Amino acid sequence: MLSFTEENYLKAIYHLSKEGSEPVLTNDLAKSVRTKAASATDMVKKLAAKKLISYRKYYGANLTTKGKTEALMVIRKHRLWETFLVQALGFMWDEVHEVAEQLEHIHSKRLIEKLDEFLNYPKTDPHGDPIPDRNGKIQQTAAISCDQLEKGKSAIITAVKDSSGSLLKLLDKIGAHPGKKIKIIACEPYDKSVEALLDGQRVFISHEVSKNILVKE
Amino acid sequence: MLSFTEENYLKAIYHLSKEGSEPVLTNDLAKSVRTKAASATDMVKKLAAKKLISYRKYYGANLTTKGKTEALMVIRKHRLWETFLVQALGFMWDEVHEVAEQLEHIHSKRLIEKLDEFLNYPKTDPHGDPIPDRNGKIQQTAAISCDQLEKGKSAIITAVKDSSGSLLKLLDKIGAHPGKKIKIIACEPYDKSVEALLDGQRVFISHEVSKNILVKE
DNA sequence: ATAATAATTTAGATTACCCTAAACTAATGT
DNA sequence: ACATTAGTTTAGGGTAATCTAAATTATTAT
Ligand SMILES: [Mn+2]
Ligand SMILES: [Mn+2]
Ligand SMILES: [Mn+2]
Ligand SMILES: [Mn+2]
Repeated sequence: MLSFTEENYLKAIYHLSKEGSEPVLTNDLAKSVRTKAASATDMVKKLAAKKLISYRKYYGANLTTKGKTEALMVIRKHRLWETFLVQALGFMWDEVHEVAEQLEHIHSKRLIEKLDEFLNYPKTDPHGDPIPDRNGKIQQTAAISCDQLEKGKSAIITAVKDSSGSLLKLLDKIGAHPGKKIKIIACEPYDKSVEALLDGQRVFISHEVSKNILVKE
Repeated sequence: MLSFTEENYLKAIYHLSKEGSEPVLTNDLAKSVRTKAASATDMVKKLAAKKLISYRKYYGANLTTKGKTEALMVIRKHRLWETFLVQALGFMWDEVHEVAEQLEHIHSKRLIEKLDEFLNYPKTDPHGDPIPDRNGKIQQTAAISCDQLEKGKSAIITAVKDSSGSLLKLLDKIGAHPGKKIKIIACEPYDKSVEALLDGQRVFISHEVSKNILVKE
């Protein structure tokens, strides 16, 4: 059975290696799990010894099939719990991430299956992120971020990149949730901010924010 | 913030000191948390340094007000989660204890309040044990165990002492759940087993089992 | 009062995870 | 080729929780 810490490292490696192609660098990994590079090196050696990643000194780490499955199971739990907290317990979408960071480490196959059933097998979490199924299959959405959307084009918001409370609260204010229709009216060259229509409502979005909104045309 | 382990020790001390009167002995505590006496001594010193217990060498440990509140909060979480698992997720009452042992250590005031609300503020858990409220108030039931019930007397089952899966499965079979009416028909002097009526059904209960059934006249 | 026994504490290690500081490697610029 | 630099690893320790074995204390029996 994997420890709390091992699970967090695997999850971080998964998120940092865009779809498993590029190797994950030690410094990036350390930053992601909020430790120092020396600690990340130690853990990466340990995970390699357990055949959860392949690792080459000074080069980086890649998940093995086994490691990827483990990572996806942690992500599955995280996103199912977030969905539960919003849908069943009435949490706001900006309040769930921290609690889910704890709940994702509960070890019980039965619990997560029952939870999935209780929620009626949701496809995405409150932030629009896809939930891996029991076999670790995850549907990859070929989404682009809002700042790359052309002027005049319409799209549907699918997900939000950043799970920080401050961004989510801001998006709440302007009404930018997954599922909503967005259309770019104008783009300021000076600061790359955009003027858009969100379900008919005119809104102004900074570049910092629009980068974190994922849309599908 | 208390660690996983500290919380488990506090909970064990609470359960071992019948309502806080008697001091808890090191060996008993060690057995309860499944470690060795030496480890229990270390932890007991640590908890005393944090003013969660009072401790006298070779004599034993007692919860302080602060420690008792912490213990009751862990017990509150444990029992609310058990209730959730049975009522919302459809677990059997013999499957919930192990998972609740993990869930009870999730740190989030908001989560537990929301869970309590979702469950409509239950008074007892699936095993009939009282659930402390948000302030740590717990209603003490003056129950006696079934083996002390006199012949011919009727009573209501209020709770089950032991949370082991094998006992709970057995009680399921004979239909002995909290809320049910039980009446002792006969008691065998040889093995102290009893013949009883459980909602009209005639059942035979061994002494080992009847000791673990709590009833209220 | 003394000896035997049971319970408890202390001493000294171990493991997992994390840290700082020093050493090393790979890449880059001159 | 050589020096600089950024990134990474190694060396050496620290803390929390655990363990075994030895020492200590309290209790009971003679
Ligand atoms: Mn999240
Ligand atoms: Mn999410
Ligand atoms: Mn329980
Ligand atoms: Mn219970």
